[in-house]
Amino acid sequence: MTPKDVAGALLEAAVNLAEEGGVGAIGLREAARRAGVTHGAPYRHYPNHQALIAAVAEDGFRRLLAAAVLALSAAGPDPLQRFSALGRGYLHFARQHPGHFRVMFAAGEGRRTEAVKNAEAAVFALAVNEIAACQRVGLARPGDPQSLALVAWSGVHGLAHLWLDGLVDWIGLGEASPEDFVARYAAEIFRGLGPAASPPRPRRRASGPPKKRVEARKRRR
Amino acid sequence: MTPKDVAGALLEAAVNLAEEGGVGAIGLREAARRAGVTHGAPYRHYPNHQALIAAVAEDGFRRLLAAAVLALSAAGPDPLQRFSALGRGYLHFARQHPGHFRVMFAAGEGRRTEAVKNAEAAVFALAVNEIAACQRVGLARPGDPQSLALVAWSGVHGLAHLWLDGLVDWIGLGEASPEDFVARYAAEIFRGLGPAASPPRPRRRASGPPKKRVEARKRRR
DNA sequence: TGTACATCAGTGAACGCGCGTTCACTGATGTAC
DNA sequence: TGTACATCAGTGAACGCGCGTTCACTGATGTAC
Repeated sequence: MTPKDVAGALLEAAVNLAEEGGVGAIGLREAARRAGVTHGAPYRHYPNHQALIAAVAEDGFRRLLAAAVLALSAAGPDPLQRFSALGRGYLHFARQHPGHFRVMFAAGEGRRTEAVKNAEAAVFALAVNEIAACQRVGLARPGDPQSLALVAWSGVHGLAHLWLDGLVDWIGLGEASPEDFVARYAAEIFRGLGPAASPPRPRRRASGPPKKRVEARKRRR
Repeated sequence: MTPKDVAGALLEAAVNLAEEGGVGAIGLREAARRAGVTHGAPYRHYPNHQALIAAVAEDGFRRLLAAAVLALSAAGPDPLQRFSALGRGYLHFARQHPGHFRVMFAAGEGRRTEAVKNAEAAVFALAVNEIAACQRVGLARPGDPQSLALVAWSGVHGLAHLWLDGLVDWIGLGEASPEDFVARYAAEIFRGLGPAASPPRPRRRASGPPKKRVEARKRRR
């Protein structure tokens, strides 16, 4: 930490406030208090209250995008593994940054800045890409990849919300370690509820250079 | 409306406030203003601020449960249709009662009253039941029905949130009518993303009276 | 090396505001006789 | 039918509080000469 990073300290305080009491709990005065400055100081770094909240949302999407990229780069070549890593990354992010997460998706007009929309689009594009890759080798059913991405996003997004709100614990399914839980449900959401699928037969693409062979396609149970 | 249902008018005002600005926008004074009474009047009906918010959450869960029961009773005997009706009902509820929905799932300690937990459990039990029915005739894959119910809940819950936050429109998938959209995605979430399932072969239960024959099992596309 | 000056982050007093909550009150309604 | 009384929902003044925002200020830092 630089000796005086007041802007950063304010941001961090705002995140903590959101974690404790939701977006509504983010206050300029309280954030200043926690950052160790007086209530006038924030105006040197953020033009107003809304701007601080928007900064939290932007920071959140920036971090989410970085986490998604990192998860993909660590995931290896298997399309299913890659897509699953994205889902697990999303849930992990929500758990690790509940303050950010809540602010990112809290309703509000002034919150959807350009920066936010761009980061959102980038994360979504990542998911669409990976879905398309799964489709190419027959690991995902055919159809508009954007539509399928929305289905997947709904699943992890909803699970993240239910988890953050304590409803997963309440159902009594939180017995396993968070990592196991996340890995398992990421797979479950992918599979859906329908009857067990017939073993997928990877179809080689008609055009382009032959794809690298897919390895280690062990489907859980 | 009874000539003077102040309690109800306050509740309705609180719902509208939540719709406009989230849980944080619910205020005793503003609700009183909208209900056409002075700011002291609410204390005749709700002991304090938190109680009014809790009343909104309770009312929401009561309505959701009623909607779920109604959807089921209108759905006919086909297990898949019944389960799908539940999902569509959930999304429809979220869309029709965004104020309630937000308050129901807003983080907060004092919000999880006994009444809320009971209604929640009842709705969840409905879903678990219908999943089990689908499993019995081979329309859902085997496994702990509670787990599968959580997968389904995550899907519709997440989609509801994304929709309410305007992110569905943003992706550009909201071109169809809301009803079509909901029906379609309820099915998509059920199916998951994996490869097309092999045609399910309904298995008759070993014990109990023979189940009524399942008709009209047309799977979409 | 030393002096004068501009810049600008942070200070603290002050503003007006809406909030939750309390409280003595008013006035309508229903019951007892 | 008429009178006395209890009940209680709603009133409006008052309280203390924390908020967002403004503003003249202080004091440290860096630059020009």
